[in-house]
Amino acid sequence: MTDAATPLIRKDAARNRALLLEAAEDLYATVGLSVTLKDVARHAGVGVGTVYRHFPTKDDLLDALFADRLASATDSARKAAADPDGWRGLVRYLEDSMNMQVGNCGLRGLVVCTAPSSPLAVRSREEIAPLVQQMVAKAHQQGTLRPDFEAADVYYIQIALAAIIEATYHTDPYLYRHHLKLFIEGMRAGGHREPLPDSPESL
Amino acid sequence: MTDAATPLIRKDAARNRALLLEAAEDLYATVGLSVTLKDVARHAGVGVGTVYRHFPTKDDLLDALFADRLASATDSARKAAADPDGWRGLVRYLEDSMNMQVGNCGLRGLVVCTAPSSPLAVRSREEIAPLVQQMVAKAHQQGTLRPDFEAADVYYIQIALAAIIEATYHTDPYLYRHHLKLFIEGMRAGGHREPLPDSPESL
DNA sequence: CCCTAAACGGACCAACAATTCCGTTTTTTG
DNA sequence: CAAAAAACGGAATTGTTGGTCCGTTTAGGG
Repeated sequence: MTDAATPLIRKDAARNRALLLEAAEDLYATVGLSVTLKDVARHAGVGVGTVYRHFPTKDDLLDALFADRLASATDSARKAAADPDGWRGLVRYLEDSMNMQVGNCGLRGLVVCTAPSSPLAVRSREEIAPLVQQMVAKAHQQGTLRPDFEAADVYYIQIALAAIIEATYHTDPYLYRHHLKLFIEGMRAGGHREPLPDSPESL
Repeated sequence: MTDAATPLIRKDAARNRALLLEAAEDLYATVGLSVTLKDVARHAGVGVGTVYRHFPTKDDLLDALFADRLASATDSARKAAADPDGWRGLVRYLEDSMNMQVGNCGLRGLVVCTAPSSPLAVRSREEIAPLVQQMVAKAHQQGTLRPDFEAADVYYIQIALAAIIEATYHTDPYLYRHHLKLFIEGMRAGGHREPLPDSPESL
């Protein structure tokens, strides 16, 4: 085997790749998905060509970048799903996942994104969905969650709060927690007096 | 006066302006703020030059377009503020304003927009803010609103729900009403047992 | 009917982001 | 150390969008 003798990539290439990921991590987290690959290159102190040699396309960079974030989101969901108290697990998962998004504009963009988005994000959602499903089912059995709450609602709450974070994190990064509280109160079993009509025509 | 004798603009100009507004209305509502002025021109059956003669910049078109929408939002707020029952007014205002956004992608973009956005949208917000303030104050006096709910929260709820609508209206335009319900339940006075810690560090 | 000014259409320009290409530099290895 | 391979930098290309310019057409008063 030549694997020890000849490293698969040259030393400088490896260094630049690391530099690139670091710079991209930094920029995407603080600025968001709108950063240019030219920006990333400059931030890393290399040329654009180098970026494209390591990551054939912008999405490839993003995938490499968010792979671990998304993995840790799945982790969080797994832990939450393991909680014997469905309600508590659900609340913790919401808290964890939103907390993760406060510090990372790019991640937010990825989550809120309506478009097909990166296959990575899609896969992550597919991994997490059954876990959320479990929490919701458990909470329903335990009678702590309002009966008309569905697993998909968790995802929509995340989208909603991401939008609030987007609008407020400059001023007050944790303001969103107040609205998270509001949502959580709304999720509770036993609250729904005076139901809203299902479609506004009836108003 | 020559106003009756010589119309301020030529007949064809007037017709094209109307055509343009109609086309823009249509496109912005169904596609969103991303439509190109070239698209609008094509849709209206005129050249781009004509668009720019009538509306020097894209924002001018948008302003002309959304002026009446925003006015009707203010109306809705005024009516809601007039309701002697603060809670009911608040709920109605939320319902009205969100219902307005379901059918109009462009409007949604304008509302959610974090950036300075058009001066028109800003003015509209400034007009509506004191009305919302009134509703909230009244509901607080009447003890129907949770004590830590502030007027600004109404705006954030709108942003949050707009994001949900954005993600779901293709599939089910009124799904957002379910989440509106959740928010409304969370707004109620008397719900907040087990408060969330204010910042996640404590978790 | 004809002339003038207003209005028109769309080619053209500038700015910007993604991506490609290629001559030059660096690493590796014999 | 020298040559080949691998990687590099950044100019150039492509595609897109907001916006301008100007030669041509048309409305409408005399």
